[in-house]
Amino acid sequence: MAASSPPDPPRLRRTAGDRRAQLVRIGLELLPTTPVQELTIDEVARRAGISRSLLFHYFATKREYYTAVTRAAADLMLEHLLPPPGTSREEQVAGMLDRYVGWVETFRESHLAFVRGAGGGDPWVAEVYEETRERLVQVALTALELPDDARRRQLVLAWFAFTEDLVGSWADQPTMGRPELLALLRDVLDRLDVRT
Amino acid sequence: MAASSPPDPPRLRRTAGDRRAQLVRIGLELLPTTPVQELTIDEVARRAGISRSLLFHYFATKREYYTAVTRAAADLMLEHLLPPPGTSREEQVAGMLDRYVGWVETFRESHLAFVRGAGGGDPWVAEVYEETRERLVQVALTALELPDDARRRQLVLAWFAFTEDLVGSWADQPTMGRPELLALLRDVLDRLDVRT
DNA sequence: TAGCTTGTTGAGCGTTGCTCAGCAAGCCGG
DNA sequence: CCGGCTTGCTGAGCAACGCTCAACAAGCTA
Repeated sequence: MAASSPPDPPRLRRTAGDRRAQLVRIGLELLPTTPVQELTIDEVARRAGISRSLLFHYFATKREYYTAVTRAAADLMLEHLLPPPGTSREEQVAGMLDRYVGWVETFRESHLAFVRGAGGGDPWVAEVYEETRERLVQVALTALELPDDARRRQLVLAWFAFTEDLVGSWADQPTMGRPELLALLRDVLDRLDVRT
Repeated sequence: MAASSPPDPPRLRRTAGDRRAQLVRIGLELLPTTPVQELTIDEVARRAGISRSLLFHYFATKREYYTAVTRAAADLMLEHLLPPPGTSREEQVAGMLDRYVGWVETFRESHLAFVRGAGGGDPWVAEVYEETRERLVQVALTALELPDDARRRQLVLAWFAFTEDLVGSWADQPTMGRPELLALLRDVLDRLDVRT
């Protein structure tokens, strides 16, 4: 009796691009439940139905892998936040703020994972996070029609931290209405740039 | 010829308390250069001149160890920030703010490590961080003579995030004078609680 | 000195990041 | 149909690390 194991499905051979995309996608799916750096190669490979070795064919080190995942997450968020072309300058900031709150409300877990992973000590991940913030501050300063000097950058970045923290805890425990939250954030930002 | 290795110094036997303290101290020394969670048992044990096994005698798991280290770091900072008894309420906030900036200036690396480690995905470490923030917000609200409702807590916590971020980048690149920085931070805080 | 407590160790196991030699799927020219 | 080439892919295995366990030994007390 050839009571053999379930017939291994014929080995599937993908193009390099497909495989890479699949692996990054799996990483993104795992992000909400696992801090990026704690993704295990075993788990990812298992989900992809490939051997550990293959993952190292596409990403030389584990770090290179989860950096790619982080970058993908950042790109998703940026794509969602950036104002569509043709928006008036005034509406740009309001729109981004509104979409940001929406983003946090919708992808609470994933977003927390992204922000957390950012702080998580790994310089590579932190760099991706910084890049994202830099791109956002750039857009914000342009939309506000403010010159972009070091000082203003610092203030806007700190305001991002303020916003991130407040929106995060607000999503957990809504102590005010959504419009009020938006107005408050906007107001703090406006007051900040008034000073010199 | 007994060309033996250097005569092992007679084994030193410490009290449990001493050993624990030594291990935590070593962790604190390593903090500035290594994210807490990436401390390796090997390294710590080597520095302490003991075997890996002994560390597990005092801390059941690695996580328990680095949580203890994190808590020690938090306690050091709190001890430095909390206003000495006999300070007037008004001076308390100003004093804490001033000492916080000084703390960041002096222990830049360590403090960054603490803040980073906090975000780093590990729930236990995050909890220690949250506890610290909660204690600080408590002191702040009392000093400001403000009722401590959920909403105000959120706002003050978000202001902490603002402060942390701004002081951090300011220490890297001082775009204003120290007094101006302090005034700005204080001003933002004051304006926040005015609303409602 | 015997005996107890407890600080301490070494050997070893399972997991995980990573390497390397080589297999095999799919396409080509003949 | 065949040989050969490219390249996606695998399995065995190593080193590092977290963690366990049985046993040793330092120092106290009776």
